[in-house]
Amino acid sequence: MFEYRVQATAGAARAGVFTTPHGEVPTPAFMPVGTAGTVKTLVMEEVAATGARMVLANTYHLYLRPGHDLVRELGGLHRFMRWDGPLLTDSGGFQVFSLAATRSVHDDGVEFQSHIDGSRHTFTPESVMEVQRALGADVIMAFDECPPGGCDRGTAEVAGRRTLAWLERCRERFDSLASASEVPEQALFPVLQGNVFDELRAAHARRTRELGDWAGYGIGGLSVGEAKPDMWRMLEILDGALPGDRPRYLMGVGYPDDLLEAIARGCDLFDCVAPTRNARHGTAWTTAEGQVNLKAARFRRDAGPLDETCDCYTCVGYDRAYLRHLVVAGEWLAMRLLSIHNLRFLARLTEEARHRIGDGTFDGWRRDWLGRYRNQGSTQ
RNA sequence: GUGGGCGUAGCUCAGGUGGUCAGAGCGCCAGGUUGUGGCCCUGGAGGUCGCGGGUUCGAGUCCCGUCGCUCACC
Repeated sequence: MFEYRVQATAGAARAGVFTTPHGEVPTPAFMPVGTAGTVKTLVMEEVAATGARMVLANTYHLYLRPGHDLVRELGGLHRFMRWDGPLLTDSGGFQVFSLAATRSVHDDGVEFQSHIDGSRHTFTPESVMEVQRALGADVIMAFDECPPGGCDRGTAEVAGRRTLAWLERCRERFDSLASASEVPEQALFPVLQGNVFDELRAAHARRTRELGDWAGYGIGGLSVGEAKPDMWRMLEILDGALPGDRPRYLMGVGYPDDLLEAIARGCDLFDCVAPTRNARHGTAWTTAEGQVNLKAARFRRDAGPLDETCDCYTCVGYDRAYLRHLVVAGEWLAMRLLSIHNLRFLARLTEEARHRIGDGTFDGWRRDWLGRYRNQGSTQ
C-alpha cells in the first residue's frame, strides 16, 4: 500500500508520488502541522483548499489530551479530526525534549512531566508505538532522542546509539501490534540522528538501513539551532546514504528558502509550525517582499493584496490595510487569513518546484527565486 | 457656594523628610520565532512633571495664585 515513485529528478532533487492508504501525495510536499488534531484556526476543508495533501499531528499532545484510547474508541484520528487524507503522527520524542516541564532520559525511555498539568508520564519506544497505533495515522514515527544543535559529539553519539536501539524496539512492537489485533495499515519511519557530525550521520543512516526496509525516512536533529551550512552538508551526506526510492521527510523545516535548499538536496516531505505560528503572530511570506510583519505601520493604508501573485482565499479577497487592522486589533480572523495564505504560499512553492524538476528548469529557477527572496533582506 | 482629593509619556499610574526622580506597565515603532502553549524574546521613539509667580545654590517635590477633573457637604 505504501509506495514511492520517483517521476523526475534534477540533480539530487526529486519529483515523485508517495502513495498511502488514504491517498497519494505528490512530492516535494509540505505538511501543515495539526498538533492537537487541528491545524490551528482552520477547518480541514480550508487546509485542503491551500493545496496541502498530507498533514501532521502530534503524539505527545494527543496522548496527553484527549488520550489515544479515546481517539481510537471514536474511530481513529482520521475520523476524529475529519481528515480523510494522508496523515502522519510525530513520535513525541521532540516534544518531550522541547515542551515537557521536566524529563529524565535513560535507555528504557523518557520520564517527563506534562506541560499542561505537571502530571508524570513515561514514553518508551513500545508505548509510543502503542499510542501511534491507536491514533491510526498512515505514517508513524519512531521514538528518538533529539539533542540540541551545538551539542558536543559525545552527546550526539549517545543520542544516536540510543535512537538506534529504540528503533529496533519500535519495530518489534510495531510488528507485534500489527499481527495481534486489527490496526490500520501504517508505515513506520525511522528518525535519523547524528546532529552535525558527518561520520555520525553516515553511520546512523547505514545502521538504520541494516535494521529494516523502511517505507520512508525521517531526517531529525536538524533545524534545532545549528548553522545552515551544517544542515545542508548533512542533507548532502544523507542523499548519498539513503535509498533513492523512499521518501525523505525533513522534520521541522521550514521557511520557504530552507525548503528549496532542502529539495535541492533530495528531501521530499516537510513540516513546520512556521506558516501557521507566524500567521498567528502577524507575519506572512510574500513573493515580492519576502517575510513581512503585517503590524508594520507602512501597511496602514496599503490597499493591495498581501501577495499579488498568490491565488489563495486571503489574497483574492482582502487587502493589506484590512489584514494589518485585524492583526493589530488582535482579531481571530487575522490568524485564519494569514494561516491560509502562508500554507498556500508553501504549497505553491513546492508545486512549482515539482513542475520545475519535471521540465528541467529547477536549478535556474531555484537560484533566481532564492536570490530574489534573500535580497529582500527579511530572512537570516 | 464650602471643604477634601487629584492633575507626571498616547493610556493607567510610581516617584520617603527639595539634590542621577524623568520612571514602570500597557500602547506605539522596528526586528526575531523552523518535528506548535494564540506565547515569548530583543531593540527603539516619546514627557517645558496643568499653567503663572515665589522661596532656594537647586523645585514633580515647599509656598501663593490660577485653570481643569473629582468626591463629600450645603
